[in-house]
Amino acid sequence: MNIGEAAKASGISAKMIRHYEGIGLIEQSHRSPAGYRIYSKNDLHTLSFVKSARSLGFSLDQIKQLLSLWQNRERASSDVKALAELHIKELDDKIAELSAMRNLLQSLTTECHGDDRAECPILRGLECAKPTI
Amino acid sequence: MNIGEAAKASGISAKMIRHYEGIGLIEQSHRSPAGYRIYSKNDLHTLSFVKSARSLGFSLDQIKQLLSLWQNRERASSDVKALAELHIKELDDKIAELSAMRNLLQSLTTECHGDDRAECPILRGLECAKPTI
DNA sequence: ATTGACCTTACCATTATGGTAAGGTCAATG
DNA sequence: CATTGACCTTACCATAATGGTAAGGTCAAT
Repeated sequence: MNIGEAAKASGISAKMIRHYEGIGLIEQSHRSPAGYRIYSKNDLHTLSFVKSARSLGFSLDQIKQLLSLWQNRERASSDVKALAELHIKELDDKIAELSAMRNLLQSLTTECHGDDRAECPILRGLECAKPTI
Repeated sequence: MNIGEAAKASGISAKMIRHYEGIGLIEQSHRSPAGYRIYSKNDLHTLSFVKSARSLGFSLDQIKQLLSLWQNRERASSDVKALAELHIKELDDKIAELSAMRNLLQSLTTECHGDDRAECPILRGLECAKPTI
């Protein structure tokens, strides 16, 4: 299976598959005599795993750890769970940060008439806004 | 006022103030005979505006537009409001995306025993996860 | 005059992804 | 067999916002 087919099947772009190989996230793929990358079903399985983990917002660094646990039959599920819980906390923190921004901006925006006059509570708010965190 | 003092007063690092000047977000500052950047109260006011807007998550590109509206006495508040509403939508979209990740990951994590056994619903979930969007 | 704290510019790094260019390969078609 | 179009290869550059470092100049105080 060529990189193009692997890309289509896994949902990861060919560009990124090469990159993941380059940074050592995934193993170097086998090559055809002409130097084309070749992917087995097993390789595809790994790519799909990476794709799923990316979809859940794990960083490539975290995915490296997840892959290592995934491929280690001696793993303890507690190690996986710890990684997941850490990431949940990251997501929660980010959500909280964005929500605070959203709420503050929303309240300024609600006050703004949004007509052709220059007076604007949003701009006034930006002149002396408190930090969101 | 030196860049260091302006940084402390505005909450933007000296590094970033120079960068903002370099990319044309803020005007070139005046210089002392020795070449040191000098900031007036007015400059500081602008820096604080930028800081506030960054705290609300506006991109530098959006801040450029906000600054231009802020400094334009002929502006219509509707233009400001439109920018703000666009950004609120961006924030909402991002929050929704992260929340979907969080919820899916949380449900996998809840199922995981988190003990010393290898069996792990999180890893199983990653093998065949549906995209979060 | 020296020293320490500050300033200057110029470069490199980060994270994850995409784009482009120059060139090689392969399969199908004329 | 030759051409063509779709694919592959590597190598470079770009993004957004921020931080780090290094080599050197300045300033104020001792």
